[in-house]
Amino acid sequence: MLDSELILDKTDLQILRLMQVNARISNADIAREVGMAPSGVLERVKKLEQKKVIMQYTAAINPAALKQNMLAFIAIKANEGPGNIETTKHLAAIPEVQEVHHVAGDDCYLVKVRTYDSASLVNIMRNYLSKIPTIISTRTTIVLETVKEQQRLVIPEA
Amino acid sequence: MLDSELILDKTDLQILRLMQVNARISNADIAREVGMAPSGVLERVKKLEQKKVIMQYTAAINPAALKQNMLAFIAIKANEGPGNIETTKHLAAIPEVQEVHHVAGDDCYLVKVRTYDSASLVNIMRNYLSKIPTIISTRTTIVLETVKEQQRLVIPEA
DNA sequence: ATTTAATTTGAATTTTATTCTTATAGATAC
DNA sequence: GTATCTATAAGAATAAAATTCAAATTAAAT
Repeated sequence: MLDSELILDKTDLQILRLMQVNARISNADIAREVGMAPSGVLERVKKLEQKKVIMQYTAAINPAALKQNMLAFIAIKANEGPGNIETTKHLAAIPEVQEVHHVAGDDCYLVKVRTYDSASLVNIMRNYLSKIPTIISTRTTIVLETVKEQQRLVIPEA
Repeated sequence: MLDSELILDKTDLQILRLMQVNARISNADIAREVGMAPSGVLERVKKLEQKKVIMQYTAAINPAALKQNMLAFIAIKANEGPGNIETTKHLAAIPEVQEVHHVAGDDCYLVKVRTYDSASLVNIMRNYLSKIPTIISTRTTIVLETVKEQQRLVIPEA
């Protein structure tokens, strides 16, 4: 009971594998694939959602279609006590910020930002970053070309 | 004609906004939201898929549920002529590699890798990276904690 | 203005989702 | 051993949704 809430069996993993690649697959199709009744599959999927194993269903939208062609990583140093998350809260609140990681080493945070162009990136730095008082310095790396970009996990067989 | 294939109107953007946040929303619900007949919405969604505006529908799976708790960024220098994409092809082929970016500046590539633990990260470096001949050096940054992580785009009103 | 093309609608049909009852299997307690 | 509790799955029934398609509307182009 304490454990079963976290343990994923072969069927769960199979469902996850299917939905990770196609979140709009029908329950009926999943059922056919895993060899179960649709009602049983529904039960499992709901449990996976409830347990937050599945966090969200998202449509991956081509950034170029929205003319968002600028991608940058910003390494940020901040002067705040360890465990303090003041800076990250500010960073995470910026809509164009897709990722905020607390990293080991000199640069405290690594932030991924997607915007239209260099001008809009500068805007974000001016309007947001420069107003976060704990930030000491930033080092921006511009992405010239993205070869691969996905959140897909490697799901084991069992 | 040449343009209409790329132009997204207010309704398209509204659909994208809905599906980005919940890819399993029903056609009927989208129709209700945007004030159209379900069949018309279906038409648009199919066109968005076909035009690759919507690239994929994915279930975002909690990495912790699969015990994949190691996240790292690897900055990679390679000695290959400009425009050569030999190295990136090798990097992108690694399943645990979620992102490969060609970046401006000294470090040619920035790679995001997700694994179980430090041991499995080392395995990838040993089994894959060290066997790519064009790689000169790597600098690995370990993520201690992820505060925000999403691919969500900021979708304009119109 | 008139033709052409592209979208949208609405009705009809097929397919799914969903609910609920029943059945099965495993675990635990008595 | 039997009973009981729990979890899971199946199957049937119903509600809802997806999908198709002809007709109508709208927009675009000449």
